[in-house]
Amino acid sequence: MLDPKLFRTELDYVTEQLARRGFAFDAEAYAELESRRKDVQVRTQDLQNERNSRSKAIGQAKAKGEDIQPLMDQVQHLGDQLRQAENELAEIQSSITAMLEYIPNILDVSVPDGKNEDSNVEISRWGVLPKFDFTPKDHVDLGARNKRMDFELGAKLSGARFVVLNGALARLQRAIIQLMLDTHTGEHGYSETYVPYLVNADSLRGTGQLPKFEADLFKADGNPPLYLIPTAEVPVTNIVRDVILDAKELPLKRVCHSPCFRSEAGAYGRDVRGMIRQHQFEKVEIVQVVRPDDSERAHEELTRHAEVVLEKLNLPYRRMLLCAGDTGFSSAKTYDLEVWLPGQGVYREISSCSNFKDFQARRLQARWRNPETGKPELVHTLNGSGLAAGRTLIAVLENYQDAEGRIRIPEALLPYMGGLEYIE
RNA sequence: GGAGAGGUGGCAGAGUGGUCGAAUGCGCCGGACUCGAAAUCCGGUUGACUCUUCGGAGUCACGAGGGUUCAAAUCCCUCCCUCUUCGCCA
Repeated sequence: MLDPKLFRTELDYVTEQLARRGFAFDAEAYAELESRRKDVQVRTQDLQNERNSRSKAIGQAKAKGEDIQPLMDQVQHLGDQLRQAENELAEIQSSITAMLEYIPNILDVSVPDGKNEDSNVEISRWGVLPKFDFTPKDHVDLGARNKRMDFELGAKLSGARFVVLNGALARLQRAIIQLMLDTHTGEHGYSETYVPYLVNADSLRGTGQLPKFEADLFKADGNPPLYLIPTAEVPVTNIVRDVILDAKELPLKRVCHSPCFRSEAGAYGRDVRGMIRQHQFEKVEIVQVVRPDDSERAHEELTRHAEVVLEKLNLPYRRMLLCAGDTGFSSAKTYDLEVWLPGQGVYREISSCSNFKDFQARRLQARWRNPETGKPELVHTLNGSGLAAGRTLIAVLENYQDAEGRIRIPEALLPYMGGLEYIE
């Protein structure tokens, strides 16, 4: 959520910035709503003030044993007026909140213009693309051997976009997750966290998935309803919801492995083949909560932490700076890491590292006490995939295949594979 | 799932219709005393919001939401959560 004050003082600036995303903000409607709010709020508070002082007078009169009936007569109609004003105010305020909740974050100045992913800017490239003296297979063909990657079984058990991994492939995914967790806890200073995979609506509102993106979520009925997490970002970032952190608690750095559940409502027909886009996948998420002044540096650092994993696995990748139109709703600036997939001859997203600045923090009411001011102020939140484990598995398969369709285990994963060097 | 108890400030814990944003203790911050510290004493110590002639004035919040009342932490209803206990269970 953006700062409502910004809309009062910098309406033109906000409108202009939102336009970069292709978001048409109705400044006129907002200004109209805001001026009504002001009127009604002042009126409501005046009435409340009157009620309070008169009630107090009645109390005092009664204590002295005076006749309170004349005083009671005076306040007879106050209640109705007040109730009406309060209802009107509540209505206006919820309209304003509803409007604000659907407005995306303002982009960082360094984010390039552009409508879609074609305008993303390549920042850097790492690794040497593997050369094959045969035509490299994609992960679906490689995984089909011995039915280690079984989409038919996934469909039987659950439906489309689910998969079953067997034997060495299941273990390989676990090894990948272990490497990531060990790297981030052992070398990058993150603390490992285990969280619920079902969360409430407040948590999803806090990180920005609700109310706008409910269709992308799996909902579990109940009272209250719960949602399967689309990413560990939701529970992990919500650790600081409604918390005033001490300055010395920052930066807060957490790493969390979890499954992620996405209904992929907006992706019918995209990536239907293979494990690229599933309703359920494993991911290791890194999250930082930092002082506002530190977030830009933290964003670079966190992105590096994700890159290190790719480098340990010797997987070629490139870093992309997302353009205005491709940057997510809550993010001010996002780097995507794209890994080379030789089976398809393309780079594919394997990590997304975002700086949300105070956008999530405002929704979360996540603050820290700034020692310089002594006041609670909003923190900045960041997160990144470090990395998507399912897609990392794909990348390992495709990059480490040989002519016979065997997979060599990357050196960094050998300690986790129990002596296995090849998947035959 | 059954039964019972309870949710109040950073923590503990009073408050059962009015002068209660809330006693008291602890903690924390500042000051006094001291060479310094401890002890002791004094003062301070929730957050959000609105208006403003920038001096200040006011509103909201006691798990959440609704209701009764001139007036609700306090009474009523619904829900959520925690604890104890029985059952079941990885």
